[in-house]
Amino acid sequence: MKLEGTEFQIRVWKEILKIPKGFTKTYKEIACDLNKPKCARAVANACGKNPFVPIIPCHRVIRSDGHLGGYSGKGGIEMKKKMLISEGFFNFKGNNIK
DNA sequence: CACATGACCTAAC
DNA sequence: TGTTAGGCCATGT
Repeated sequence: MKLEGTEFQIRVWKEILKIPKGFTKTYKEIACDLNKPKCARAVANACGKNPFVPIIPCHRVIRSDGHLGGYSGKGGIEMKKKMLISEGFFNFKGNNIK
């Protein structure tokens, strides 16, 4: 597969792809891995603007507060929640399970 | 180059 | 505890 886009975006996607199944990573963590702790915004932006949404587990990326933040895919935030729960990771806010 | 946007974060009220 | 304001970064127009 050929990740096309900006270097920053590619780095972000790679970090997301490094996330093991059943685990989640926060935008801040990813930004920190890029040596730019304040780049959480750009990271989130890259996730939502990435043209490879289906191949990138962006649903495993959540906010630092435990909130899912958002999802550009079909179903939006709801689908994101569903996927996380489906992977057994229902430890975030708004999971309706508590 | 400057302005506007966004799935953010932190601090303050 | 919930909401508001400011700041920070990258991207697109």
